[in-house]
Amino acid sequence: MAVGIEGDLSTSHQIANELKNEILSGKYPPGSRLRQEDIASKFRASRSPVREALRMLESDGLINLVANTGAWIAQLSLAECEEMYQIRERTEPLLLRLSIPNLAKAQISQLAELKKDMEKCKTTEEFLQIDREFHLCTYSGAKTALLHEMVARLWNTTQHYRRAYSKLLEIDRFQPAHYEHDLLFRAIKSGDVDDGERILFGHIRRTRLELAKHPDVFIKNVEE
Amino acid sequence: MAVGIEGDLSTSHQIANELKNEILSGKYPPGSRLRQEDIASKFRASRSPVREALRMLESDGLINLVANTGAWIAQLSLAECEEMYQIRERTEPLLLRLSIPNLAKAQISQLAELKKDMEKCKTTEEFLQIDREFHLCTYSGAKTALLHEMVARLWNTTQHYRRAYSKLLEIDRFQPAHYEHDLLFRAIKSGDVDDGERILFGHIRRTRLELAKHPDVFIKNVEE
DNA sequence: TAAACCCAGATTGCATCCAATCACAAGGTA
DNA sequence: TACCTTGTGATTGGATGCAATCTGGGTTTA
Repeated sequence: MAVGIEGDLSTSHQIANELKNEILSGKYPPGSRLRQEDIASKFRASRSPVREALRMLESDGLINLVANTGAWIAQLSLAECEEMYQIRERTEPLLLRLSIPNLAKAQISQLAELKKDMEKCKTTEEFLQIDREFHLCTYSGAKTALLHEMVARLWNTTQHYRRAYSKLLEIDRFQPAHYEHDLLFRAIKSGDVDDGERILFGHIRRTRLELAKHPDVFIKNVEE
Repeated sequence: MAVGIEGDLSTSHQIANELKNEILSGKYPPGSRLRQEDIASKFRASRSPVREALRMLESDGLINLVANTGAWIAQLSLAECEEMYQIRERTEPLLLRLSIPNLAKAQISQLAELKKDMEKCKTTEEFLQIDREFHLCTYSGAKTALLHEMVARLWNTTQHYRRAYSKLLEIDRFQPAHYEHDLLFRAIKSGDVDDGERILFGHIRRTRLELAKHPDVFIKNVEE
C-alpha cells in the first residue's frame, strides 16, 4: 500500500495526482509509453489502483488507453492542437465574462503582481507557471465548476505544446503576450466584460496562429 | 465472463456501453444509486470490469463516483444546466461552422428527411431521438474529433433535462424549435456559415431560457 | 529480396479473496 | 426529548493469480 503525504486520499487518487504532475511538468514526452507494472512498483502498489489512476488520467485527456495494448502519453497533431485553441477561443471568454463581476480587490492586486512577475521572469518553465496562474486567477470569480473543469482540461492537454513553443521563441517575441496581458488586466480592473472577452479572444487566437507557424513541434497528421 | 453481442470489445467496454444506453434512455433517474455488485451480477461478470466501466461513465459525465461510497447517476442543478447550455452556445456554432463547408448532398437531403420526421413525430422519446440525429448530422462534416467528443458529452449530460422539459411542453410550444430547425436547414443548404452560427446560437439560447422557466425539473442548488 | 507466418516473452484483462471504510440503527447520556 | 456514541452489516478499495491478447524477432516461402 502506498503511503503518500496526502494521507486520506485513496491510493488510486494519489497515483493519479502524482502522475498528472509529472506529465504536466514534462517528465514524460508525448507518445511515450506507460507500463502498469512499472508504475505499480514505483508507487509500491498493485496494478489495481494503477489501472484506476490511468482511467482518471484518460478522462483528463492526458493519456490514451488502447485495449489490450497499453497507455501512452497523449499526443496532438497540429490540427488537433488548433482545434483545442479554437475551443479555448470560444469558452474562455465566456468564463472570463462570468468571472469579472465577482473578482475581489485582493484578486485584482494579485493579478497585478503576477503580471509584473511574468514580465521579468527568465526561464520558460517559470513563464509557463506564472502565465497559467495569471489566467486562472482572472477566472477565479466564476462559480461555474463544470466550465472551470473544461478549461483546465484544455490547458492541461495543450501544456506540452505551449512549453515546446515557448522554448522556440526569442525573448522579444514574448512582447505581444505581455501587451495583451496588460490590456486584459486593465479591462478586468475596470469591469469591462465585453472588452475583456474581446482581448482574451485575440490573445488565444494570436497564440494559435503563432503555433501554426511551428509545425515541427507536432507529430504529422496521420489522417487518411 | 459476459458474452455480449459485440464480440470483440472488452467486458468493461461492453458494460460501459450498455449502461450508457440505459442511462441515456432514462431507465435510471438522476440521483439514483448504482451498486457494483448488482451491475456485476446483471452482466454475469466480476466487479473488476464493472469498476472500469464506472470510471468510463464518470469521464463521460454520466455518473458521479464518490470514494469509498459509491456511484450515482449524475444530477444537475438549474445553474449547472444553464452553464452547460452556455457552453453549448459557444462551442456548437463553432462545430457547425467547421462542418458546413464539408457537408455532402446526401447529408443535406438526410437533414431534410429528419426535419420532416421531427415535425410530425408524436412522442417525446421520438422527438428527442430525431432532434439529436438532426443536430449531429449538421455537425457531421467537421473532422474535429475532440470537439465532437466535447459536444456529445454536453448532449449526454443534459439528456435527462431535455427529456423532462420536453414532456412538460404542450405540442404547440414546439413550434419555435421547428421554425429554428427550418431556418438552420436553409442556412446550411446555402452554405452560409455566419447565418448558421447565429441561428444555432439563438436556438440553444432560447432553449436555455425556456428551461430556466421550469426550475421544478431540477434539484435545488445546494450552494452554501 | 521482400513479404507472410509463427512462436515466445511481455503485457494487459478479469476473477477471486481479503482489508478498509461507510451508512445506519440501536442504545446510552445529558 | 434530543443528541452523541458505538457496533454491525453492507459496500467499496486493493492484492494476487491466471487467462487472453499483443508485440517483435526470427524463420520460411514465393
